[in-house]
Amino acid sequence: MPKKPRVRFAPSPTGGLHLGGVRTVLYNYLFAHQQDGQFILRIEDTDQARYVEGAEQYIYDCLAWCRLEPHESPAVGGPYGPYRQSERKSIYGKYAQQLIEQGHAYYAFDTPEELEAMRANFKTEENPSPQYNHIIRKMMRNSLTLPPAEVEQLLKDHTPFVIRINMPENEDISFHDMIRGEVHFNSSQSDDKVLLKADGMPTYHLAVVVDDYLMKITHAFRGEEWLPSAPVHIMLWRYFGWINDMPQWAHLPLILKPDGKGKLSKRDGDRLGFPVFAMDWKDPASGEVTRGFKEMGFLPEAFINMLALLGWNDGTEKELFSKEELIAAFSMDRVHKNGAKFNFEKAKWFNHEWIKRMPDEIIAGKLRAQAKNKLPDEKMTRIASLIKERCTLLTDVWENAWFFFETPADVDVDSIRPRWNSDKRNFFSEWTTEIKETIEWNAMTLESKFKELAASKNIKPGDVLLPLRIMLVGKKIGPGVFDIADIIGKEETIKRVELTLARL
RNA sequence: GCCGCGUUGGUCAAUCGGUUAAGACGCAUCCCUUUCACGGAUGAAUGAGGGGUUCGAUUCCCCUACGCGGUACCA
Repeated sequence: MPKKPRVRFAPSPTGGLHLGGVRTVLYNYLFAHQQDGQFILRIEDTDQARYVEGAEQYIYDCLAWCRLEPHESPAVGGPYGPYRQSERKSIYGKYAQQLIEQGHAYYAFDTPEELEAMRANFKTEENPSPQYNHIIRKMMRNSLTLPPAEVEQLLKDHTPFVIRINMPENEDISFHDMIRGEVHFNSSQSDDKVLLKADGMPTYHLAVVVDDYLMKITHAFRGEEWLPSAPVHIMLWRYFGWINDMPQWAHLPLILKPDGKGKLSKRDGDRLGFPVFAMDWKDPASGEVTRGFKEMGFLPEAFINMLALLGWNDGTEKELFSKEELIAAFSMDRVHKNGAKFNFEKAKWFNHEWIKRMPDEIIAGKLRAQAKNKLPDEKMTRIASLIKERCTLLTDVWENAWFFFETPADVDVDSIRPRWNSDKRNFFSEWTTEIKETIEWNAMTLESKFKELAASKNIKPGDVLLPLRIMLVGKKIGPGVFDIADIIGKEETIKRVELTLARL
């Protein structure tokens, strides 16, 4: 029996949680839950210069909103903690040291200025960005080029240093990607990446390998932008002697901007008027707030459904999936290789579909939150069922329901006037008199009485239906007029008709 | 520049050598509804280019083009 999978999402807490990040979470979550495995959240905060206040909590909030909660995380703990890399600092040094002893890594004493000079010196038209590779390293100040005694002295003097991986020359590095199949690299193409920084913190490259090993990760899913550094990570797995425990990789396609090309960024959302982050993100430095899908009126169910289908489908025509259905249907080998352009119109369609399918009580709850005067639950759910199909975003709910709760202040009498006459005026004043006596107050009776009266006065019902709607709602929108009259009640119906009559 | 990954309608996409190349979003027209929406019907719109392999290529291989990603003591 195969091992239960252990997967992880490893964000760096530097700001808002991007769509693509949530999709990575989702695929991790679906994969883990499908196979009764564990989903781990690890915080990759090794870059202290990029620390952003509140960003970690924000990630928890987003995952909670999406209902994609991890089994293990800095917040809930777990058997392989700590789950925050800054708290694991002491672990990494030991492993870097081990690599040095085995000759798979070395000390490098080059200052940032020296590196800059190197890049400037070797920069040519054919090679605009020279790398610290197997050729260049021979010309730099490191423990491979310096006499051992000098290295020892530098170390003793606490000269700042980094530890770099010693990439082999001209070796084939290939691996099987769950989405892309066999991927090949030549080791000469990768440079000697920094493993341990001068501040003693590991870089992503060291930390991801050490932590995936220590946390017994079986499958590692990340964005396609990581594909070029895969050979470095694979070399590390080999150097450490852990290659048989290396997780299976899957490099997820990118989510692209709707117009043009390239990765979707927060800026694209600002520019084109749609959210990119899961929830509102307030930059603590600037105070600037970036809108999120949640606050824009998206249902988490719709949000993850939309994300799941951006780069994956089950091969059938089914598009609407609950989380449970996604868990059952998801498979990594049906994830596309190519990036997908984000389409906000389609995202809204998903939300619309989900609102329509939502139980009335849930929508009634949204109503209750906004209405000043509370109606009985029975009426609330009825309103919800009447307006659901008219709402694309949750923010549309109130726009389509406010007139059940308050008398319209603005009435579009201009739409009535052109065809208004005394017959119609008489009709309405007679109707109000009639309904005052009506005992049975419901949509059906109201409609038949209304039509009977119109017929008796030789008026086509259609000629008075639209005016009635405008009287009750203020404009030409909304569910059936008699349903509205039914819900707002006799008194309010008469009040609104008379109010408008007075304005005509 | 180099390395890697990719390329089916405007967008998301099905097809795992043989189809009139699905479906969805959006768009257009019509029906339903004497509002708005929902729903229904119809329509326009697709295999980057060139070579192979094959009885037969959207599908397999190669080349070209194009796009994207990477090329930090950031992740």
